[in-house]
Amino acid sequence: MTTLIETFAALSDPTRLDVIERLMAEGELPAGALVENTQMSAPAMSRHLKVLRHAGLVEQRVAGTSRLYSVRPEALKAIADWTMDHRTFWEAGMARLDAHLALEEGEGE
Amino acid sequence: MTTLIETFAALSDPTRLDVIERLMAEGELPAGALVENTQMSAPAMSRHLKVLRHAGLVEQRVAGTSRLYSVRPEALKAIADWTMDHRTFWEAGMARLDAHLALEEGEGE
DNA sequence: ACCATTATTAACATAAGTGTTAATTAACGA
DNA sequence: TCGTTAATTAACACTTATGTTAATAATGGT
Repeated sequence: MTTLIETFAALSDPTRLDVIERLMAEGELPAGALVENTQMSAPAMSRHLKVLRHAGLVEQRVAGTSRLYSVRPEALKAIADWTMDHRTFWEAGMARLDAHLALEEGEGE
Repeated sequence: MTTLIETFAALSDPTRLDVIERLMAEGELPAGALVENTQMSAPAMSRHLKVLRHAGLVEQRVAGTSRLYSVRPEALKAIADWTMDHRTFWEAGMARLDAHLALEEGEGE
């Protein structure tokens, strides 16, 4: 099992977050397609993909000379689960904030 | 506004993720209390708290010589919002996985 | 004023992350 | 088998992150 920390670390880089969002939007893509939209060399992207793979965020499928990458839904769900585990905390907090802001608004603050 | 990338980066360290979870569970705590449970020096923790603060994950309240830290619910909600923005993606993916696993089970795979 | 307490900033050492170019590996078609 | 295409690994440079101890700042009690 990959930890939540690894997952967050994997997503803490702009290139990698882009890759994830692109793969979610467009589906499975070869490494080459992921390099094209960036200013980055292929080796650099290759290593970012390795980080994502080790963190369990993407999986690789070999097809001829191409490596096709896709997002593993479990990884996304793990983050969703974590936020939901703490939902009562932040929902309560947001409600308090909303109430506070509404009060300030009413007072002409 | 702090970006999602900063948020993920802030949570990608074990010490910092612990701090966040502890603050959510126990509520506002002084820096000193957060150091006690760790093997870490106070200055190191102080800097972790600074990272969390700059990422908008916690806020600091001054009370005498103490600095009381608490989690900002907005930050947590930002992550929840992001996962929910992509919910259709990973829910569909999980459903596909479940179906696949059920099939394998039925086939005695 | 002085001292103790709480916490941060400064200065430094070391480890980890990220990019580059060059070299290597693997699949495919002529 | 030879050359082309797709991608990764190797070797290197440089920046960023993280920990330590020592020094500084600020509050509160006597």
